[in-house]
Amino acid sequence: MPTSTPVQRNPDRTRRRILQAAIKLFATHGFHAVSVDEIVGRAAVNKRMVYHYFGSKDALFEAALAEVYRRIEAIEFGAVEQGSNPREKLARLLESYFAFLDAEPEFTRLLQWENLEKGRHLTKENHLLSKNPFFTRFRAIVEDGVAAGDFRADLDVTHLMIHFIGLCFIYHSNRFSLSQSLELDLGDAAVKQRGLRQVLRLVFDGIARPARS
Amino acid sequence: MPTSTPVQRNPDRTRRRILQAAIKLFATHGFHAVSVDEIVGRAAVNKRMVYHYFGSKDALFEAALAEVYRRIEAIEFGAVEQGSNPREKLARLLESYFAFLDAEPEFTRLLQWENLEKGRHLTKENHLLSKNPFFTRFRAIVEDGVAAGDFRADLDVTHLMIHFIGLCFIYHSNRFSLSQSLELDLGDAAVKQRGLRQVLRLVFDGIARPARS
Amino acid sequence: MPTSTPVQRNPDRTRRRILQAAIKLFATHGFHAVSVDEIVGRAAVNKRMVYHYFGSKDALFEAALAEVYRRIEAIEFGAVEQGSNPREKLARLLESYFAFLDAEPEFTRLLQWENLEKGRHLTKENHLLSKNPFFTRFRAIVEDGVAAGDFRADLDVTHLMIHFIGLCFIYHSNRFSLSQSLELDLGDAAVKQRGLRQVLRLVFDGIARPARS
Amino acid sequence: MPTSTPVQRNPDRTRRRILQAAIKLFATHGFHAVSVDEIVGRAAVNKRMVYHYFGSKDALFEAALAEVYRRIEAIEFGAVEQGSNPREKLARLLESYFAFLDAEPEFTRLLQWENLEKGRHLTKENHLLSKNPFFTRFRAIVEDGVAAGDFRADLDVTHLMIHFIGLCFIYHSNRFSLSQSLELDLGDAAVKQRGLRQVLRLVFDGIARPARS
DNA sequence: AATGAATGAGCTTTCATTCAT
DNA sequence: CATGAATGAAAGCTCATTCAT
Repeated sequence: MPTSTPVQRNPDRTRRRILQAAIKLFATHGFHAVSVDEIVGRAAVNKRMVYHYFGSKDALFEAALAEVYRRIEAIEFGAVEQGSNPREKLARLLESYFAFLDAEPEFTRLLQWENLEKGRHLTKENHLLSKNPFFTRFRAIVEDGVAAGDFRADLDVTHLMIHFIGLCFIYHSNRFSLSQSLELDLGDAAVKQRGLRQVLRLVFDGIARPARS
Repeated sequence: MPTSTPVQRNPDRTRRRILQAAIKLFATHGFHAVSVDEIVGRAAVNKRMVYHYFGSKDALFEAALAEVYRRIEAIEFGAVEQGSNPREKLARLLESYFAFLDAEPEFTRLLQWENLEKGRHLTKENHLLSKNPFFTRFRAIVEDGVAAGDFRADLDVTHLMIHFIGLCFIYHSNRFSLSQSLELDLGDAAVKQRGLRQVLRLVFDGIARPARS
Repeated sequence: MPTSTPVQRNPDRTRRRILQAAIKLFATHGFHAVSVDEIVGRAAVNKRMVYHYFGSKDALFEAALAEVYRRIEAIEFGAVEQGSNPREKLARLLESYFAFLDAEPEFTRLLQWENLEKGRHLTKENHLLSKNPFFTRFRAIVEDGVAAGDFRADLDVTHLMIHFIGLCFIYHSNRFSLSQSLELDLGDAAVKQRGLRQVLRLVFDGIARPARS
Repeated sequence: MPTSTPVQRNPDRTRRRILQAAIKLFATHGFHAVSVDEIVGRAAVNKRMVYHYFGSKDALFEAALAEVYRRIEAIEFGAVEQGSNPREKLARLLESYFAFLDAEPEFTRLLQWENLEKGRHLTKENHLLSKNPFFTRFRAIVEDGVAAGDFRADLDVTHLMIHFIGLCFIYHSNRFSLSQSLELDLGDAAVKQRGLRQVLRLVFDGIARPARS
């Protein structure tokens, strides 16, 4: 005798739906402001499935974090390769990263929540330097530039990367407080573009007026 | 005969204790991860007093945010004034701000939680440009530097300030994820000092190798 | 040494303000749906005063009930006396009572809340037959009418009074459920007047078609 | 080996138990004087289930109200049909309604609480004219009586129904205040029967002494 | 694999009342 | 007489998780 109720059975689909709902909600409201009920409501699956597939709310957050981390691999680096010299390549890389943060707020925000929680859900697996194409490319380009004599030799590449990231992240991490204080909408695309252009100038040449040759 | 039940009756003290406990706990764990019970437990006051003095948990967060905002006014700017030129002054200002974020994690973290919550508790009053001595000094020094011919004239001062802040904030906002990815403890004082030194170099001169004169 | 703060002291006024606020709020929302804070808020007095003057929330309700009971004494009976016979007098009395319930919703509602609470706050003092001018007049008129041969002799005066009151009260006690069921707004003045007219007809002559003489 | 923890799992039973407890307690003490804890205590179910099945305390009250409303349909009208003429039928109907209010204090009291709360929980669904057999029968009998010449033709049937209901309800709505004022226990069965008999006489013939033929 | 009923602890908030001043 | 700070209990409701089916 066959099962009387032909319930839809689609394991992968259920898992995926839960994960997508979790990413969206955790990114928007943070871990503690989201309930498992809200997640299953949005995913339109049974609550029990969360525990079946992920084990706990914490583990689900961890999975969500790992998932968005993987999106770094999808950064479009086409423009970078087309740069004719290290300086141009680095400029394109910075632009790509800036655009990535903008296009993937779930990554940007989830990362910030996690940092504020002191990396509770950070595991060795879910984000390793080696898997991060931004990091490897960045390092390679800078070392090329130094070797070619385009960049100063006394640069600490690791800190330089931190500074690049900081110059991009600030537009998101402090967006609302700065927008109010400065009376300038940091969410506005034109404002961000103007900021990015000056970031590039700053990074390469600083603010000092070049000495007359 | 002494009073049998010496009920403490010190309005200011009670209010202050609640606020301090709230600042500490909200900064550490965020709004939603902290319960009013934990706050009153730490403050050693009756729970009802939170509502008596602040009205709601949200209003208490708002008060906590406003309180730490006021600490900006206490930034030590003595070294800034002693700089003999705009470049030196700006360097000292940057150092002061960097040190401030380090010394006041309650400010730094509360501000980040609030930004992730899209500025829910931000009011016109609790952080205004005019009351922020960092902003006003920054602007003045840069304008001086431009006028003196030390800095380039095409700078957007507002975005430049954002960039300065970004270069400092990143050591806190992304501390844990970067520490793990880069295998470098961003919480370490020496690491931060090394970073700060390169930030200054970057800001003034960029990464380009100066052209041979 | 005189008191340094010349606080307004007006005992009667404070007591009266509390009582009026209590009557209004208890009548509108009922005993349990009103908090002492709301009462003192509306009365604009200190909370402690409630306990000073009345002792407890229950005692305050009791005082409120006694106060509105006294309003029965203020029923305007002028028209009643001008009736030229018992039938006319009784009609005028019924009209007066009907108008009273309409004009004094605080009485009407407070009385209903109290009955639903099974007369918890009813004391011998606060409403006695002897003090109720409606009761005494009613009885006198009916007895006159019976003696004069206008009314039947087999009437139970007490129950008749209950029936009169019931015919008036129903427009308030079941106003909302009947309005919805009958699709007729019992709060409308014209509707109530139409009802009252038929009440009078019913009371004196019933619904039976009079036999042809 | 039997199950160690035989967790009861009977949705219908749980829902019914909550509803019955709610009806009983709300009818007795009113909405605001009853806590959800008391309801679940009486129903011997987990508090969470109230929200699982009903959503809120208010929605539970609404469900309780709708449930007792349905009891009107169970009024025993057998005697009504056996009346040999409209007058007899109407008398039997009145007796049935009077008896119903007496037998179903949960209906009677819940309805009064709800009216005092201005019909907050009244929805189109939970009590509609069409579903009320008392209303439809009443109207039919009166119209028959008028057509047969037994009743006066100038009757407003709707108001007449209100008056009937008022004559019955008053014994419950004002029971305690009247009992005290009149020094007569309106809760006593004999007293109510005596009242009902006079109600019938009043309704049909009024209080006027019939003119000598 | 999937369902939704069931749980107990905990959430933010409000309660009537009393205290020191 | 008047103030408002202080209290402990309890309010309605939500939490992450587990269970029987």
